[in-house]
Amino acid sequence: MTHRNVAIRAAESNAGSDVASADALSSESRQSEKFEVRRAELAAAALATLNDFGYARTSLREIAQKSGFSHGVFHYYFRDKVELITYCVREYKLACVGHYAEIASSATSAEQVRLAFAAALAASARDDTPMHRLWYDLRNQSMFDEDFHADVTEVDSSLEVMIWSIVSTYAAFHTTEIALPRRTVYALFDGLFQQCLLDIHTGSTDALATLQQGVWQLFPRLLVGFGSPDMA
Amino acid sequence: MTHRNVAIRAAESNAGSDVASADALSSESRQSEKFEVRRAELAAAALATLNDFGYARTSLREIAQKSGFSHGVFHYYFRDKVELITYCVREYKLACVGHYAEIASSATSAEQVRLAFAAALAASARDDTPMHRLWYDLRNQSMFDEDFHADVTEVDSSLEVMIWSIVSTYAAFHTTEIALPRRTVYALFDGLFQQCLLDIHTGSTDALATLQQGVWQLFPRLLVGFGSPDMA
DNA sequence: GCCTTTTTTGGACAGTTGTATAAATTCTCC
DNA sequence: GGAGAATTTATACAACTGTCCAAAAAAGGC
Repeated sequence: MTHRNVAIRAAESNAGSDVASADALSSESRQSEKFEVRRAELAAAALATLNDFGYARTSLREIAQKSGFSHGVFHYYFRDKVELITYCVREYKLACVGHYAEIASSATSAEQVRLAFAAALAASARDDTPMHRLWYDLRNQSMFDEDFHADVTEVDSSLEVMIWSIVSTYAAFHTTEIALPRRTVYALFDGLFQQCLLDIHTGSTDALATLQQGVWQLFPRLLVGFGSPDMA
Repeated sequence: MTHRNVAIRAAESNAGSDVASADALSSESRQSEKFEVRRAELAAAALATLNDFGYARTSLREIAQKSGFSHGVFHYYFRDKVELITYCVREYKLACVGHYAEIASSATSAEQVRLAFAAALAASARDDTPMHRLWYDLRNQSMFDEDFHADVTEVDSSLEVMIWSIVSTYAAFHTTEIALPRRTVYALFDGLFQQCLLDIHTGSTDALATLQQGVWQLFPRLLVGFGSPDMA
């Protein structure tokens, strides 16, 4: 199998993975499943190095050295560096969105939603600091590098939808509606979260508490029905 | 003059620039003033390339080639790449903070403050898109690279103070107070602004309008006295 | 067991990076 | 205008980059 075929195969294994699990495993599908597993392993290794060094300072050789693989194997499973990093971005999405999905579904009151979400954001900022830092790095990179743009935008949209779902749940318990556009709501929470990350890296001791309180305070201000003289 | 002296001289000319302008120009101060002017020229050239390519893809040679200087001259005026980029970050601050300072001072009503600021932010996002993009790039880089941290934090604080000043003016016209911490208020505006930049780069046609409206809607929600059942 | 295919390896390549430095140029001041 | 200092240039260097590729190794099927 030549190098040209690798990229094709990668595309196939993406599209055919559902079929493979539903069917009695044919030789081909088992093969491509194994291929996909290996891809995920390599991507996880890459993610570890990206977490440490960020996009600008991460090279394939560094990834390889840190993970124990040879640097050549990455070009067998990924067409180039861009495809590898793109794959990592998608991993981020799955890890992140799935993490918050349950909050909206298991809520019993407005107060519980905003408390739980504020706590969850703070916990994630604390536990997954390097991953989130990398996300903002790659998202920014997408403004300079057209190659990342599509995937970054897709992940960003997922996060936007996730946040909107949570705030919607909160608004429903108050039997009112959200006063701001979906994208704006996301921008506000994202601003709070990103600043928390920055503060963590400056050594601030109350960065998490500030995030948690900020999120908590933000919730009611997103709803309609809190009349101010100059609100439109 | 050897290389070792360059860094020392650069430090001197920073500290001594005030003295130079106040005094009858001595030979030394005029010399260092000229030195400082050249530094600024080179930094401006570097900024132009950074604007285009971002931190990860900008090399000294590229800067040199684009600006017509030889790449060696940058090491005569700057100790290394870090010092050059750090200098550029400071330039950003001066350009940015000075741009919004007048809004707070020339305001005559609450409504005018928030209208003017919303318009000013949108205008800046439109006119200085590459510069702001670079700012977020470098700010993120500071989470990976300790070298940038101090300068980035300083600029970030200036922006925070600037925003607080404007919102304070708005609150004063309403004879009330701001309900959120200073850093949180900054985070919210920053989130709106950064997302506008992202949307501009995805080709969104209403990114500026969304920013302007978002900022406009945010203002009243930052104040106390808009009673909601679960506001603390 | 052996033959084919898949997978992995590590070296080679051309290009780029930041930095150092010596030579050449320009400027300054007497 | 010429001695000395300041500035600029171009080259050199070692390290690193992404990519390619031929050969070695491992796995799979019969």
